[in-house]
Amino acid sequence: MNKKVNIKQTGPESRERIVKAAVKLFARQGFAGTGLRELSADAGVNLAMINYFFGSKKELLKEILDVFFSGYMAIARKELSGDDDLQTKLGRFISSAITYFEAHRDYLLVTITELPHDDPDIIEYKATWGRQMIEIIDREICRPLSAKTGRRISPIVIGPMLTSMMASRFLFFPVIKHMRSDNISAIQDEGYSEIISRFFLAISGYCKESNKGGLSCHWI
Amino acid sequence: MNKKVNIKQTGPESRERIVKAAVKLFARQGFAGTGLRELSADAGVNLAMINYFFGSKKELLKEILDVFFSGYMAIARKELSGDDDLQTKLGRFISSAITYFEAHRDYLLVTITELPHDDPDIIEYKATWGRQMIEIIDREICRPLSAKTGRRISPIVIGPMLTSMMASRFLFFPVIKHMRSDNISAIQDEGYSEIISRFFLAISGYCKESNKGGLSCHWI
DNA sequence: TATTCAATTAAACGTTTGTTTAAATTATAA
DNA sequence: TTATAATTTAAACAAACGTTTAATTGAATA
Repeated sequence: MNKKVNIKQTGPESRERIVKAAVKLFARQGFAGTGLRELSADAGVNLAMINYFFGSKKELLKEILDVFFSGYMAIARKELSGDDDLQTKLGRFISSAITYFEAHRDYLLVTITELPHDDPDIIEYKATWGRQMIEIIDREICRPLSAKTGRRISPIVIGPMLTSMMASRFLFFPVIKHMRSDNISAIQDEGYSEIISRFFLAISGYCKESNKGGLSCHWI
Repeated sequence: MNKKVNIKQTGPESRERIVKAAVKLFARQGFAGTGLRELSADAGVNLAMINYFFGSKKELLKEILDVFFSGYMAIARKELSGDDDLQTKLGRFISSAITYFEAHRDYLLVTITELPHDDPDIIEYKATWGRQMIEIIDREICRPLSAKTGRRISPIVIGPMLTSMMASRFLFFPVIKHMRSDNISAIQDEGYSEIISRFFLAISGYCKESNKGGLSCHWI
């Protein structure tokens, strides 16, 4: 019979459907705000399958964080390494990262908004990824910058700030969407990367003029 | 007897203790992740007092959002209005806002991290505040900038970005704290405001040099 | 002293929570 | 076909959830 062939559309797909539904629901309702019954129903899967595949709800969250972080890190490594000048590499990284954020909006929201939760397990997990990102930003951005301009800039300040900037439009989108201002369509435009790139050029010493007018920057 | 006088130390204080405990716990565990029994125990108050004072858990959250937003808006109005030049006003606003964020870390975390939650009631509530902030940023920053430089910059892009930048160090702090890198103490330093101020000078046209080197900004 | 009202309490309401169990089903391999 | 392993299922578990109720306490007013 042909039953054996067609029925296999369930099976290994169940695991993926769970992850897909989890990302969607966690982004909208939060991790703690999403029940496993609602999740399993959305994924079209039996309740027990979640603990069967992932062991616990928390491990499911870890897998989501893992997918997003590893993708983000891969972009950082690819775009920030190499022999091009810093300006070019930064522009490439920011552009690629924002494209990646756009394509993984829900992953981004889960990763960002579940940040300060108090679970030591999750926090340590994120800290591990954070250390890697800080390391590459320090090596590829801060140190070359310091060698060039003589100014020391901390990756611990600049790393979170850069990520926050790039994520801001997606982080606030659920609220912005409901504001119904006149120029909503402006969100779709190009140049979002460039405004962020320009920021880093400004603080990196490429822009001297911003130093005038009462804002001294002796601290960097 | 003297019982009447001393016992009144409970009473109107209970309401404040509930808010205080709620801000602390919501910031660490999220809104959905914090139970009312844990909350009432932390506030040193009977469980039923929360619904007695606030009606529901959601109304308690609204009050927290209200406190933070109104304070943030007050700073925006105070520092961005007036006859000083844009550069001065922006520097003042960023400096005051970051001081305010620092003093209300937990309020900030609750307001930011509970952003995309799907409750229409909460979303509309935040949108109301967001509209006011976008309006003042448009009037006091974007339009004067447009008149001066000829470039149109959208408050819907710049507003969330500015808030995200200023909040980044506090948003990521729970993870950064656990990373134990060498220069943790650098987080305490001054100049955090200035690096953000510089960004806005850069994108506002004060900095011409950042326009060189492959990053055109015709879109603003 | 009697009355009034806000504050506080313990207890219970019915749901929903994450997780586990044991049986049934399906697919793979011998 | 038989044996073996991987999925899927329905049912149940204790615990925690937000909320409500009715009774009690305390202080202020009359």
